[in-house]
Parts: sequence; C-alpha cells; structure tokens
Amino acid sequence: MPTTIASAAPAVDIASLAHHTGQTVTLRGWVYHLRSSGKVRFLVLRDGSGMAQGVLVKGRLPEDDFQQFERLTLESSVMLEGLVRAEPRAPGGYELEVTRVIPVQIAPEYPISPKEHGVAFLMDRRHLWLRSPRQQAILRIRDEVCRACRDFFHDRGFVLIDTPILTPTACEGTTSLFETNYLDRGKAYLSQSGQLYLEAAAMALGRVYCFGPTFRAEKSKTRRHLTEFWMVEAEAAFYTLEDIMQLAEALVRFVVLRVLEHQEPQLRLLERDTAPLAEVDGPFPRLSYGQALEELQRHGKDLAWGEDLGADEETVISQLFTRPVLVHRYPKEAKAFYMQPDPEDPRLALCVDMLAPEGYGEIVGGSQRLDDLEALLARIREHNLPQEPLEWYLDLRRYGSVPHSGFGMGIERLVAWICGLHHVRETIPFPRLIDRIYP
RNA sequence: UCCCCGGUAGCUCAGCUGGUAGAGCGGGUGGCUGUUAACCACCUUGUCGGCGGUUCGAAUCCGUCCCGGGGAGCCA
Repeated sequence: MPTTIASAAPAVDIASLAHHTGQTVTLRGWVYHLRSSGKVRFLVLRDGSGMAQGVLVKGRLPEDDFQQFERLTLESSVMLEGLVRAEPRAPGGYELEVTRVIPVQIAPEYPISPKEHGVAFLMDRRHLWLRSPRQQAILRIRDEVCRACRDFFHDRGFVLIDTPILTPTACEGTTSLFETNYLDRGKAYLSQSGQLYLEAAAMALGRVYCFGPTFRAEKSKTRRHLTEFWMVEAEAAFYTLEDIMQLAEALVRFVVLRVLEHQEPQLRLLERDTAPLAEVDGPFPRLSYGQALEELQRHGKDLAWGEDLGADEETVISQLFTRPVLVHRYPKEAKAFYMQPDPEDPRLALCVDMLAPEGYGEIVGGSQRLDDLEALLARIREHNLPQEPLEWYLDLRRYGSVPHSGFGMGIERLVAWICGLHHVRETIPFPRLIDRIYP
C-alpha cells in the first residue's frame, strides 16, 4: 500500500547523485540488494536511472527507520532520505547516508535472483526480467537504434508514413499471415510489410519511410525469428538499386556509430567487443549473386545457380568480411514478384540483402520495384496472386509510374548484432515467438 | 513441419552398468560497526513432467503424450 508519508527532501535520480554531493535528498526506487553486518546495514537501490548504495548506521538515524530495514525484501519499493557523499568504497563512488527509510510496498520473495536462471524461467517472467541491468541496457540500446533511424531519415528529407497494420491481403503472398475477423467484412490480415502502401506514399511525397510492427505467422524456430517484430522500411521515387544500396549502407553505419557514441556504458555492461562494430566506419563490401556463388565454391559449398542463399551460405559469405556485406542481383525466381529485372541480365532481380558480420545473417532486404504495368501484371499471374485486391497497387503503375526502390531493416536483428546477443528474443520488451505469447 | 537435446527442491544442477533423493544458491532464525553476488552457525525444500510397460525393485530401461531448449526451411 502506498505510503502517505512524504519526504521533505527533494527527489533526485540516482544518475544525478554526483551533482548533489553534500545535500540531503530522497531516492525513490526498488531494493536491488541487501546486506547487513549488524549495526551497519547496506541497501542497494535501483531507480531506473542507475544504482546506488544506501548506508544505515545504527544511532545515526532514528531507530524506527533503522528497524524498517528488517522489513525490506528484494524488489520492495522504497524511498530513502539521506545525505549524499563521495565514498570510494561504494559502487559508483557516491552513496547515501540514510536518515529515513520509507517503504512503499513490501514485496514477497522475489523469484529472480542475481544468480543463474534458464531461458524458459526468465521468459515466463519477462515482465520482471526487464528490471535486470542487462535487459535495461539492451532496451536502452534499442531505444537509441530506433531514434537514430528516425533521425537518419528525417535528416535526409524522408517523411514518416504510418502504414496500416490491418490489411485486406498479403503483400508478398509467400509467407503466412496472421488472420483475424474484420467485423462484417470477412477476413483481415496483420501486416507483414508496409512496402506496398509505402510505394503509394512515395508517389505522393517522394521519399518516405515507415516504422512499425510486422507480423509473420511462419513457424520459424530460430534465434533470428519472432512472429511480431519491428521493421523500418524506406521507399523513394526515382531511386535505383544503387541508390538504395547506398542508403541502406549509410543507415546502418549511422545507427551503429550513434550507439557506439551514446551507449558505450550499456555496451560495456553487455561485455560487447566494440571493435567489430567500429568497423562499419568504411565502405561495405559488395558481392553480386554470381560472385557469391564463386566465393561459396571457393569455400567448399557448391550451390546451384538459381538457389537462394541459406543460413549456412549466408554465414560463409558474412565471415569473409569484417563489415556488413551487400549481396545483390539474385535470380528473380528466388525473390518476390514486385522486383525489377536486371536490364543487363533478365534472369536477375535488382535486389539486395545486407548480411551482418559475426554470423548474424540478413538485416536488410531491398530492391528496385517493377514499374511497368504489363510486366507487373505478368509477374502477379506467374505467382498466382489475385489481381483484384492489388488493383490500387497497379494504379501506381497507371498514373505516373517511375523507377523507385526501397528496403526494410529488421530492428531486432540489428539490435541483436549490436548487442552481441545470441537470440533476438532479448531485443524486444515482450517477445512473441512461435510458442510464446505470455506475458 | 522436420532433425537434435532436455524435463529431479523456489532457482541452477549432480545422481554411473536399476537397490530407501543430493549439493550450491534462495528462504527462515541468530551473530557481526564498511559490506561489495559479504561472512559464520543452525534450520527449511520433492507427485524425480504425465500415463502405460519391463522388473522382486524404476529418477535410472522401453513406449507414448505434454512442455521447454537448440537448429533447418522461410524470412527482417
């Protein structure tokens, strides 16, 4: 139950403790750790901004407050009033000499200890797991990544376009969709990409991007897959494949450098070796599909022409370089219906995948879009897609069609790579996986 | 959907070729005036995932189902 007793001292964040040396302040947060050696008691408090140690010395604070310590448990919420002072023995260099202890709510035995836990146990308690320093660091980096993406596009004149989440039909037809009832109008599907809508917006505003959740009902059970994930997608009129490759490269470089610049403490907490990240500050290697096949052959992996690169192949390719690699111009059979054929080799599509280094796989997929109405109609027929729900999309080729290109970047995969995580599930606050929708 | 691995105390795990269920951590009580995942003493904890089978006897062997983890395909 919330306390009705308020502290007279000003409330401050732990992160700003150093600026309040010599002052009496109030910290408000949760108990992270408790230690006692009898008449001297230590309480490590976390408040979201950081952690600080409070010291309770018997006789130097009211006996009632000293005794309140006995009631506290891990993750109990509490307000501590005390004097801030520099203390080399304290973690962080500053501590609070506590003069008042005001419990807000006393927690029962907390299930997550600082010791080891299994993944399933932690995932079932994701709502509590978020409180751990590691998860906080990851979420702060995710926040930085998202803001960097928005800044990048805003700075280049791209307009944010929110594309619909409820859609009447598949964008690509290949992957399975989450289905839902749409009132009296039959089925609707959760968006698996904002691309087609973004193309419409690009014909209105020139350069656009979207940033939102994406849903894929694929039964993919790997470290790189979620059923609900976040994607930033860009689309620009008059952009060629070359333009979009440069844009995607610049975006990844911008985001990674920004995280290195602003989130160094978090990367250190995660024990991430930042040397591979700093590598992005230079041109990304490029490989055509044909060159990729040659490289694979050189490394003992024979792939038939026309086959898409699998996970093993992607790993081999990405390990050839220290920077993300752009693999472009795949056989069009391996790719989606809306891609422009390569004028120099019509068997190829003008598309690109960016593979992250260190085995993290594909983080960007993009292409120049098919802009000719008749060719697009032919491709739709080849892929056995229904034409009627795509009529609006075909209108974009009827009314002032222009060459245009775009790409999508998976936020969780990028964050996983930046943080050096083994699985994307830790990069999103509440992951949705093939067999998990709790909490 | 397919392949591999696992399920034993609140948590992390040990338990060998079948013979009465264990440790560490956590929790509780007491002690300690500077602790750093504190320390010391004592105490606390079980449908061994479910069901069926083999056996004198099953946590252990077999079958099956459930749940979890890792990977593949597909994709970001």
